[in-house]
Amino acid sequence: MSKPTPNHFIRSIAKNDLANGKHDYIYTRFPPEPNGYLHLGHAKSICLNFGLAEDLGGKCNLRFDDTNPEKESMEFVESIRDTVEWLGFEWDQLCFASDYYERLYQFALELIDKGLAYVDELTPEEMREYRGTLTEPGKNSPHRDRPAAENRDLFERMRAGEFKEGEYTLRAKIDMASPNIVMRDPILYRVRYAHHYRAGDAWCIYPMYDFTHCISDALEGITHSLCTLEFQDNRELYDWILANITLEENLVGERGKLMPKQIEFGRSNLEYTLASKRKLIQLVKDGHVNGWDDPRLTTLVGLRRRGYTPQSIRDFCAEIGVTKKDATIEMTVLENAIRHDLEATAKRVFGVLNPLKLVITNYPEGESETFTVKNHPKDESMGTREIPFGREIYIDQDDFMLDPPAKFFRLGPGREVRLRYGYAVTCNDVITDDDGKVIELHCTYDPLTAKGQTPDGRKIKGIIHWVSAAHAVDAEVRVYDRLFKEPNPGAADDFVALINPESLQVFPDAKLEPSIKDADPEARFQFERVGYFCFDAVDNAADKLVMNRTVSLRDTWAKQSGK
RNA sequence: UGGGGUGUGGCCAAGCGGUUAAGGCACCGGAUUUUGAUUCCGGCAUUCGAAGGUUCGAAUCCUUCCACCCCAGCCA
Repeated sequence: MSKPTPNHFIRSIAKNDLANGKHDYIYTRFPPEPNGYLHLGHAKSICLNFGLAEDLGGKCNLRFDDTNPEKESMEFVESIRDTVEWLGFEWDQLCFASDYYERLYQFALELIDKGLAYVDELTPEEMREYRGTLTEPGKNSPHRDRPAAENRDLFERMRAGEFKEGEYTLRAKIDMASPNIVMRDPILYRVRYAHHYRAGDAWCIYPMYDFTHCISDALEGITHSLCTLEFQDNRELYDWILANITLEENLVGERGKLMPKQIEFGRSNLEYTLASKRKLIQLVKDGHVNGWDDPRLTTLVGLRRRGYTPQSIRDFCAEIGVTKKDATIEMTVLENAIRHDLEATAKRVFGVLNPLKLVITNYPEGESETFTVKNHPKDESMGTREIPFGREIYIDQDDFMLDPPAKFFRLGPGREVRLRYGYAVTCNDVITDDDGKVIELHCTYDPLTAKGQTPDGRKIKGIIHWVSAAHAVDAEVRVYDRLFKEPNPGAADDFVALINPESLQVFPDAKLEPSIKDADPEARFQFERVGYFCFDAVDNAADKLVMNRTVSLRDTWAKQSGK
């Protein structure tokens, strides 16, 4: 099922580092901030980091980059851990940047003592003015040349809680005229009187990302620190910090004094979806979707609930590749990945979403029979099952047309179709209600056509699925479509206006074959001729089945008929 | 207009001076089929952002130009 490991530029770099002896093994890390749920974009990073370690014989840590107490929580940590495990990856160590707070603090002191960091008291507004612009250099803060001893004293007092939020910051002393704005004396620490979900109230100063990340990598002995393109400018600072602190050999692991190397890759965006955390929050908060795990969302919890398998997501990530440019991926690539997996693994079953009763008038009343059918058309190992058949059955309304076009192979007045695995039936009467809506079909069956036979050799092109009315199991089936009408909703001013009003379609009266009742709640199915389905992990119950359509089958008829 | 990046078919993406420019998705044929599914076979870039140049030979090297993305949070 899984494809051969595709090569990409980061894999080449890592392999080369191994080949020339720079590293004995590679060590990566997946470093999310626990401030939200993971989405498909994270899956790319997870597959890259964990996959590279798996592939080249190395290790990968799961590290929570939790340096901003205001946004983070244990709920997110747990969800992220759970999702990484669900995808099938194992981390070497489970790490938290917050576990490094004390060491980080000591490194900050070292920079201060070396005259490479200073405490500043510029207000945020002043800070912005002093920073300069993209084309103009910044200027030095009046506090930049404070003596080291005074900086140390001030920084210790910052930690001790003597100052208000925003009053003081610790900044690296680099170059206010650097063409790279990241290097214009970046802030290393800020004062924040916020409760940290892990560190509690032990700290009132918190290290910034740029200071924390590189040191965390070094402490863990990471060899290749992979991140997205927008951090390219930050790499210079990453290297500067590591070059200016004293890392004892034992802290950088078995690779001696080699520093971790940051390598950036491009993000992948899926068409018709949103990845922006802010916008996702709005969708959830305003009730446009039903929670973070809404099956229309490309959060990993959403995809999971929708029925996507870990394998399909890993295959998808392998398929889109890893390059240095941001990519826009068509939805069909994701759909192909899940269809490919489920085609091979999903048990076949009959399900009618939109039932239309069909009465076989020449079939004896009160009688029934069962057909033994294959659970998979090609995989014999998946076995067989029994499906009951009787005088009254349900077929899908889509499989009948009052006035069908010539190429429509299904049922219509006077037409004959085969009931899959059963008999051929011919439609003689169409019963309509007062509004002219078709509510029932009267047909006759040909007893000689059992089991796919046609003794007279006539060709029956149309084959439809069905469920015995007397044995049918009721279910609610939810069918999903793209959440947005436009390929790039994130680019619009008002993305909410672009929501597809038909993104969720509920079939409250679906009729399923009885074997579904005994199925594993985790199982995935193909409703023959319709699509792939799974039980809804939240709303499904023994007394009320609720199923989700993961993805439809390819439908060349729908394409032809221009639906 | 400062700095950092990227440009290969509709969407991804291999390619690293000599290949008929991989592969996947999509699309278009056609075969098989008790799922209009699957599978199978065939088609789909004389051309690699553009223009020059180097070379026997360039998507790959050089020059210039063009387009797009990122950076001025006490977010990550």
